[in-house]
Amino acid sequence: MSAPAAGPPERDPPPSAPVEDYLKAVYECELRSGSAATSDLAAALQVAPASVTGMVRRLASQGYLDHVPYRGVQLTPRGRAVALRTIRRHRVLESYLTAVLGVPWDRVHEEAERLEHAASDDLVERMAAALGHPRTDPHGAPIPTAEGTIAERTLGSLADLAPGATARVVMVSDRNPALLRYVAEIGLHPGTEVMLVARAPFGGPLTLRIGDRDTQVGPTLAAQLRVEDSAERAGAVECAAARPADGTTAPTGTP
Amino acid sequence: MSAPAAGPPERDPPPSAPVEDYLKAVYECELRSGSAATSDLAAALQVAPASVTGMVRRLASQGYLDHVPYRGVQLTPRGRAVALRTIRRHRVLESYLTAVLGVPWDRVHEEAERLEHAASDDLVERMAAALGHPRTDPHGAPIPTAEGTIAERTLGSLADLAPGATARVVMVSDRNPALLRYVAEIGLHPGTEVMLVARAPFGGPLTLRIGDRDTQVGPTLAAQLRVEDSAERAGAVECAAARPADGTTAPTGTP
DNA sequence: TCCCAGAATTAGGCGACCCTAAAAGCCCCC
DNA sequence: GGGGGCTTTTAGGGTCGCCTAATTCTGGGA
Ligand SMILES: [Mn+2]
Ligand SMILES: [Mn+2]
Ligand SMILES: [Mn+2]
Ligand SMILES: [Mn+2]
Repeated sequence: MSAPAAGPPERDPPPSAPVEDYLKAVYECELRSGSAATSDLAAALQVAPASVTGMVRRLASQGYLDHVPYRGVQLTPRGRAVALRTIRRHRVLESYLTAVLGVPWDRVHEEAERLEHAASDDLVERMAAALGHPRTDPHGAPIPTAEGTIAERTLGSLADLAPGATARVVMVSDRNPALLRYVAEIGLHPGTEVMLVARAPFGGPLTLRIGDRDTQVGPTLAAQLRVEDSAERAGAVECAAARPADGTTAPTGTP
Repeated sequence: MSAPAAGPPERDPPPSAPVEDYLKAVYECELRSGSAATSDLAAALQVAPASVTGMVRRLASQGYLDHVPYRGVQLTPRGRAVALRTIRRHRVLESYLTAVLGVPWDRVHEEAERLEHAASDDLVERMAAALGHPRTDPHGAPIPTAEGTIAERTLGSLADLAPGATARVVMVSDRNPALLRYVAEIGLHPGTEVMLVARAPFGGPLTLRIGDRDTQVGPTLAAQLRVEDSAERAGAVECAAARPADGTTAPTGTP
């Protein structure tokens, strides 16, 4: 008898495509730098900063995130759940389209960026099942479970390897098609073993040994490749979607 | 030197999801009844008639259709091309999701209704190729070619069959999930041979022989099933997308 | 021929997203 | 400890789709 106006549970409408993209972007900013600034989001979403301010206010009023004006933004558990569900869809779609339909790995991100807002959970689970529930997408990024758990890892960059050291490529950014084409061309994929043969000084090229071939790459490219030490094993950190925020997720950086 | 302000070809933005759905609805109204009235579109799109008027004016101003106020609407070649491209996407998606991922045929329409606006042409062609370029979707509707040609057929309804006559089910409406589940349950699919054993008078049930079993169905259900005479062959009419409108496309009705 | 029921359009608004320009706040450096 | 530069927010608009209510048109029957 305390409800002022009765009626059914008042379910609010499902998040729109822009809302899902904003929450994904906040998740990725928090992961990378520990917090999400207006300008980071504006850059990630290709939108004017003023637009971010407006959207962020609305998302905060809907309980998706906390906003301290002039101080940035943080996902609530509710917002994190939407972000991780969207990321799962994106990465399952990328995996399926690449593995089953042969969509090239430099174009699949763009496709998934649209389909992630249109595919039902049921369809995404069918795709995941068809692939045997893969744990990473074609670029090496971890796929959250349907329950919202993700195995984020702290990884070093190929650019920071010591000369003579060997590492395994784990992950490549999926956002730059030209880079992806080039990386594939020189034989680097998630799983590839690489040795850093030498590093020229003053931002000069790095010499890599991939299989039995040596290739020179610029430091900008090398910085985009996330690697694990070949010895290293099981560095994964489990990270629940609905756990209260505690800031313990380590940012990606040099180990 | 005649262009007032120079610049590249001025390509207008791709049609939005609502635009694609409106044009599809106009196509289907024209097919069914020869012309598309505001109220038909409002009913098909679950939208208020005033909204249709507004949208229709915008679509006409963009060259997708011709609008004679108070008289209804007609697709231009440009509008027909968008409609047929969207219908192709929809039907290829339905075929792929059903055949490869096992999405049940009573739920696949809803899924395709969203994905048709998000999937790229490239992806749709990959799906079509994976299936060997099917000519009809899971409900028996013809799939337009990538070039915009569709083989529309004039089909009778099971309800209009003469007692004792045999026919082959060609097509079932994809819009009613409960009907689709029931139709599948009694063993009717596109391709099934049926005999009309008897028809009770005054809107009473029809008795059908499906395989070696007899089933009774109401006249409302029977009216939803499009059939071809078992003898009949190659009644298809080729219908080009970009051909100037001439009103010769026969409406679906009793033969 | 006139009238009227139903169909269609106009009038007036709203919410979601986006933009540019102007104002305000924050913070680091001198 | 006061500026100045960068970041962020506010102010003011715009488009697209949709709605309800009021008005206008059309076509068929009396
Ligand atoms: Mn991606
Ligand atoms: Mn997206
Ligand atoms: Mn359908
Ligand atoms: Mn649709």
